[in-house]
Amino acid sequence: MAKRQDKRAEVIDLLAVHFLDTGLSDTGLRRLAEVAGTSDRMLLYYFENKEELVAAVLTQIASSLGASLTEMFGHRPLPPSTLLEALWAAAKSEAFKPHLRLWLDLAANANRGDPLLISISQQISAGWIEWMAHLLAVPDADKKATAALILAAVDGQLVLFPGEIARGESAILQLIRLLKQQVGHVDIGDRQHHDPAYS
Amino acid sequence: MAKRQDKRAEVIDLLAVHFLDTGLSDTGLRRLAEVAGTSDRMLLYYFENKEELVAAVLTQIASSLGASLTEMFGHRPLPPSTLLEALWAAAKSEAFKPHLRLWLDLAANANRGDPLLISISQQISAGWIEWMAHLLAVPDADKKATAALILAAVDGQLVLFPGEIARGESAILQLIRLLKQQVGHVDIGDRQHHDPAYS
DNA sequence: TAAATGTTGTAGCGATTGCTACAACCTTAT
DNA sequence: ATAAGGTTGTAGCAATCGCTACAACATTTA
Repeated sequence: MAKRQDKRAEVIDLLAVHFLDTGLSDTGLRRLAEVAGTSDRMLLYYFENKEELVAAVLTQIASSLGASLTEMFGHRPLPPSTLLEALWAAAKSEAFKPHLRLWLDLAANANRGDPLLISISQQISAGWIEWMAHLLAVPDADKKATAALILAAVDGQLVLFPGEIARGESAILQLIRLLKQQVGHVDIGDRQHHDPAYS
Repeated sequence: MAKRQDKRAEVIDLLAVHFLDTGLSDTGLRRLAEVAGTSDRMLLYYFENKEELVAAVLTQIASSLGASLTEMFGHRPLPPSTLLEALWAAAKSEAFKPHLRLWLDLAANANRGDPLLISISQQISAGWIEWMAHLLAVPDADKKATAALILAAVDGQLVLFPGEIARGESAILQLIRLLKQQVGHVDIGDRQHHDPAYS
């Protein structure tokens, strides 16, 4: 026993951890085999080639992301400033950093044009935005734009201050202030004035 | 003639263009030599090693960035929403994309821990922030935070939507709206209420 | 039991990596 | 002219890369 498919799934799990730990460098087949407790020869038995291996691992990380986010933040709708505060606290935590770092790594590689990485990266981004949009207590018409803005602000700190994201604190606080000052339609509660131009 | 130092500078210029075109991949010595019109052997004569080569090229790109930014935007102070509008228009343009892409590439590599790349990346980020802070018509106390926020929002679109940054339009428009709604201290003019806690 | 199929180890190919040994050239200084 | 030193080409090393040929073993099927 320990058939091909079983082993494949086990390898994916182990490598997902490794990818989150070390990013997309350090991905030589022999090194990955060592991490997965097997041989490079076997990796290419379980997977068509390295590309499919990487895609499988990243896809699994992407699909498990939604679950961990929901577990972390629940389902209750939050005002954008509160959500950003919580997200920022998470981004600064050690537990969360690997995900953001891997995401940045992936985006940078995707920017080089690789269609496979572009697709996976977009899938992850869409997952984040979708998750946050559902959680935001703002009019439907603003949900996606606000979600993308909040995510971009946090990711942007990763680009601006590599390795020490905490230095982006003042910029995030500034955005929190702006979101709190938001005038007009952001009455407290769930009453949404349902702009029919959006879902 | 054509001494070592002259050739070195010429090589740096040629490779700066190449780096902006193709990012930090495609940096094999033989490939770089081809681009620079020389041989790998000579590259290692002009430079100590590949690391020093890359650092020299990136540093030159970083130091030339300020000049081109000032040339593009002038010196007149602008309200943050106007500046973001202009920056976003630039970010979407083909002429500007290489810089952003290279910056993202650099940040991703820096995030892997390489101290040299971290240093260069921080230098570039600081240059952007400094430049924008001087250009912003906001109280001194808010200058750097606002600049970092605007930059992060734009860079973040690069991470969220690799290869098609224009899809971040709605998030940027959202931030423009927020900046326009900014209440309180943003009286027109340069009168600053000089919070002593900040430079 | 025999044949077919699934799983794994050994060994290595051809290409690429950063880098170097060595010798030849060319210019300059004596 | 001769020596010294700066400049450049040829060739190749050792390591790593993704990947494969081939045979051995195990398990299932006939």
